[in-house]
Amino acid sequence: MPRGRTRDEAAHRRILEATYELIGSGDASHAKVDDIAKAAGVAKQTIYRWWPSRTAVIFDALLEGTVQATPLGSSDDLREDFTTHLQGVIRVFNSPTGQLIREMLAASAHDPQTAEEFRQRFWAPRRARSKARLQEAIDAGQVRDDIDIELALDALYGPVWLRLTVGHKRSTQQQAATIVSNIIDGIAR
Amino acid sequence: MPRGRTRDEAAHRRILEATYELIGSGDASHAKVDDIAKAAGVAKQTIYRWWPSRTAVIFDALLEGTVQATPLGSSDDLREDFTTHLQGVIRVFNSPTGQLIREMLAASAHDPQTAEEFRQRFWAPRRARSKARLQEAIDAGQVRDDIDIELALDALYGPVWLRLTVGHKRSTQQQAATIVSNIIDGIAR
Amino acid sequence: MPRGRTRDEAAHRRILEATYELIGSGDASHAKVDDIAKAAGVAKQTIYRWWPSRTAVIFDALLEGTVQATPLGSSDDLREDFTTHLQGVIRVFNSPTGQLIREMLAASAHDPQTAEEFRQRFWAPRRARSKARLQEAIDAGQVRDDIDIELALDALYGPVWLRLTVGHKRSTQQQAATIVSNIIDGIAR
Amino acid sequence: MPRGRTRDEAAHRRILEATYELIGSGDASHAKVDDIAKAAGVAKQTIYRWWPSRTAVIFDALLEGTVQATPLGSSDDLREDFTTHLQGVIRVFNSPTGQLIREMLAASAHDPQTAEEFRQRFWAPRRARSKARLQEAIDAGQVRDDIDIELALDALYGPVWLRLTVGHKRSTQQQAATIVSNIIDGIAR
DNA sequence: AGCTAACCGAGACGGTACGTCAAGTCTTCGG
DNA sequence: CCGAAGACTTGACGTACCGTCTCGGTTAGCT
Repeated sequence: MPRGRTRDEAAHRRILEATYELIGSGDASHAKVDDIAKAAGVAKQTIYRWWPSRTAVIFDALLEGTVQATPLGSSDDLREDFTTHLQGVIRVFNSPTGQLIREMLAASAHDPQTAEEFRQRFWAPRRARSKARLQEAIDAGQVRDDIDIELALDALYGPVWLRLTVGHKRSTQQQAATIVSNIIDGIAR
Repeated sequence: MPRGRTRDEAAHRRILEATYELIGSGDASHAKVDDIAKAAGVAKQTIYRWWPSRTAVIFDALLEGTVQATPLGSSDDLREDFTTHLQGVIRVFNSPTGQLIREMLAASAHDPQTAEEFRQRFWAPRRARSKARLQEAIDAGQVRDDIDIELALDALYGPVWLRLTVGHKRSTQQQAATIVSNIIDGIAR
Repeated sequence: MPRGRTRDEAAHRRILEATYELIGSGDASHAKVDDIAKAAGVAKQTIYRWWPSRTAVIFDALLEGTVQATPLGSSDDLREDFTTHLQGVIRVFNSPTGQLIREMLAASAHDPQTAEEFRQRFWAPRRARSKARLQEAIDAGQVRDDIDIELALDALYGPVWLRLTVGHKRSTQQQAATIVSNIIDGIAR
Repeated sequence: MPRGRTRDEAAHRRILEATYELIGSGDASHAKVDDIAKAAGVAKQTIYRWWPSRTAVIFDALLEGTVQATPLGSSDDLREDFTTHLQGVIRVFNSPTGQLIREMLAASAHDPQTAEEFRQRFWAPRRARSKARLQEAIDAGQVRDDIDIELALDALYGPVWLRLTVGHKRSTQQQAATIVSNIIDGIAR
């Protein structure tokens, strides 16, 4: 039985929310740990009691803030399933969550361990689901069975991730269908 | 006619080379300014005389180190042109340059101005060339004329950028053809 | 009631002591801030948290290191009081403190504000005491009442300050009595 | 016979004058070498061709600027001779030259060699003259022959040097006589 | 008259130290 | 024992100033 004061769940939540808010707003400054603590009305130590680093907090804020956002259905209609799914992804990438992801990618560039964790806890589950759905389509004979599944998925998700990281254009809902069509039907005449 | 001691081009070059080497090696904590100065046999002040910040040096090292690396031809064969081109891109991304680009993307995540400069000086020229080549293909009737060119290009480059930034898989030369095929022919049976 | 971690008085003291030691030793190039931090076993930031500049630290080291060193008594014997006092001053000037004072004077030459602070916090209190003692002697009829007190005091202290700053000769304990005698009795036959 | 372009005496002079002007004005900034070069309309290298260091320039500016300023006569009247002399010294100390001296003293605090040179080339000749004059007075029976000449001189000059270095009061012409009187007659009733 | 050495202004360069900033740790008080 | 406050260590950043070096160009004496 734990002694002493019990953990303050509210503080825990406020930290993640403040992180989501500050990092997500994406305004120049890049939200320092002190800023997050201040915004959450919390001491820095409280943050470091529950997370090992600034990056870890951001990661958790990302994981919590995006959980139920991009369902990928399994109907007969491959195009529809992926289009709807991509629309969800685009919505998420255009939300504060997008900034959090960029921040994680930035952190990954400096630290291989962070990169690995990001892939395992964020990337892998989502990729597994997409892969499974594409495999279903292959099994159903809707997609050629000689394709490189990973590459195909990268072509599907590539455009939105590219726009998120480079920022040369903004992804929109309407583009989801086009992206899906491009990769399924090709662009050749 | 410029007066006074002329700028030391050799030092200038040594700085960029040292930066390229150090950042490119990607070992743990990314090369500090003092490290670069030391490796280039140069005073820190000399670096700051020509570049406003550490990031700016890295950017220039990137621009210099990759200039003529990924030619995009204009033969009749669209597939061949883009495949060869993508092979170049993949080679570059797998070289130290890849790490420089990741670093710039990371810096862009923290600072909108850096992001803008990266897009204008690195991204835009390359994208313009790709766009022109794809437009040629459209004009030649090899590609449908109702496509969203930007999105198509994002689908083409997306996979390699995605693997560079997320690092879930490594891009290989062989994949170039597959990527091109995927986007041109589609993956549908 | 102050919240948070309390200021580390020990570190504070160690900084001043290290400064006193390093500057006082007077070896060649005067103790850099990093040296002081190192010697005090303290981070540079901690120094700059409590003092605005290197000079300010030295000044405080001076103020702490010399506080009760040169008592000026109020007996009947004017000569004895000032002689004893001057002996104290000479002892202090010949100790590391002397070097600190030279350093402060040097800093004052570059920055009027430092000069002003030196006068207000170091000079003024000591001068006030000396002035009071001399005034007592005047009131007691031991000293002429038409003298310029400030000038008389400057003649009293001048020799030791002069030797401290110019360094043409070293002040010794024995000289205290002579200096006092010179100014009280004059040198005329 | 020297070959090549002859030394530019005008530049030489302009450097010393600019130094005198800038250091002498005593405004906060402490005149950097670049400032002096700029003000003299000269390249920094030209300065370093003729002087080994910033301090050396200042020293020369001091030596040139004050040469014929403080004659010490040898009449029968000891008081008058020293009073007139002190008036000269005070005038000099209150002129830009005073600042130059402070600067040299500051430099001496950091570097023993500078200190030594200052004493040998500036201090010693002047002190020798004063000492000789005082010795004359002793020989003439106007001053006691058991005094410590050096200390007596230090008491004579101490007040003006003290005010120069500490700056607690400004020396005035009128004080010259008082200072002389203090040390010759004493202040005792 | 041309050659060459030493000068000149301009300003970039190596080096040393300064003072600042942000991440993550440690300590104290109060609940 | 938890949480707030905030002082602390660490380590990198960018700036300032000194004294050196190099450039294009000038001004002599010597051949």
